[in-house]
Amino acid sequence: MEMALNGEHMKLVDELTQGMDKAMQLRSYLRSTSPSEAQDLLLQTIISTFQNALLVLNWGGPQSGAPTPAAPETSLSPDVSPKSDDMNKDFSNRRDNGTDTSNKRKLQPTWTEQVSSEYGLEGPRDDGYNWRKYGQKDILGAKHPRSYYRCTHRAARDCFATKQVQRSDDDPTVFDTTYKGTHTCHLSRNAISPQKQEPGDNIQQNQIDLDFNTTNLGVYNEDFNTMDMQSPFSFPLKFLCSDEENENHMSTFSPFLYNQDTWVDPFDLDLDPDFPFDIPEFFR
DNA sequence: AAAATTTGACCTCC
DNA sequence: GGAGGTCAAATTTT
Repeated sequence: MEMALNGEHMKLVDELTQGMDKAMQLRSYLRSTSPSEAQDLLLQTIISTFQNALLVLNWGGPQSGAPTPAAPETSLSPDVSPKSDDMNKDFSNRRDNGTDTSNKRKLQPTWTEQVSSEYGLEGPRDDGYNWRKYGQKDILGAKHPRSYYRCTHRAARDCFATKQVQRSDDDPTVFDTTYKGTHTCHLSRNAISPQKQEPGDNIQQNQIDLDFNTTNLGVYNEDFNTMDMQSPFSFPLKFLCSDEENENHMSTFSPFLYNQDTWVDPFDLDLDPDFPFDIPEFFR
């Protein structure tokens, strides 16, 4: 059922992946040297552009061949991606009889970030999500243990995003963070809305949340006027995606918003009348 | 009391 | 059998 990507497509994905990889390396380097907001924003924008292009190529492209999420899986960090299969099998075997979980996981994007601890000596900065630590392992050849986190809302909202955090051997102030899967806790929240959920259907479970990296998709509100942006929210909000049954459909794109020092969940903005920008209709 | 973390056991893959 | 990933009971924190 897995249809191979054609040569040109694969080449394109490969080139974009390399571009994103280099941009992320540059960002890691810059963050260790106190970049200006404008520099950081520019890099965020570059990385988001690469990611969006990869998403379109892999999910919105030639139908459903839509293989595994080659895009974000991107091999950004070759040393971590090969294991994602283990997780699939782990989950399918012991969790449930379950199909749902394992299928989802096959589509889960994986990518790695390096975060400098300038944001906090005890660990990488908050990335906007709530994580629950569920394990820690000493890794062969690594000086520091690897910590395993899953979304706090795993049970309540069926959100299967996970991440692994490991202090870098080379630079102890840097944390290598590997994200696996995407947060669906926001989609679940939408699903609660009576208008959006039809009784008994499973649309929600088939949706793929493209909000796969709060850092990369975040929108800064500082200095944005120095960029040629009409609005700090000028990200595409819909993408054509395919789910595990290889059916295309629209999926919600829900970036976090970066306001001063905090990540803001757009769906909570209506609670804060002082938020300095108009809230896009989409989030209301 | 509830939520979060720790940590040894267990599972799967190679 | 070793390594990486996850579970789940015990413990700690809020």
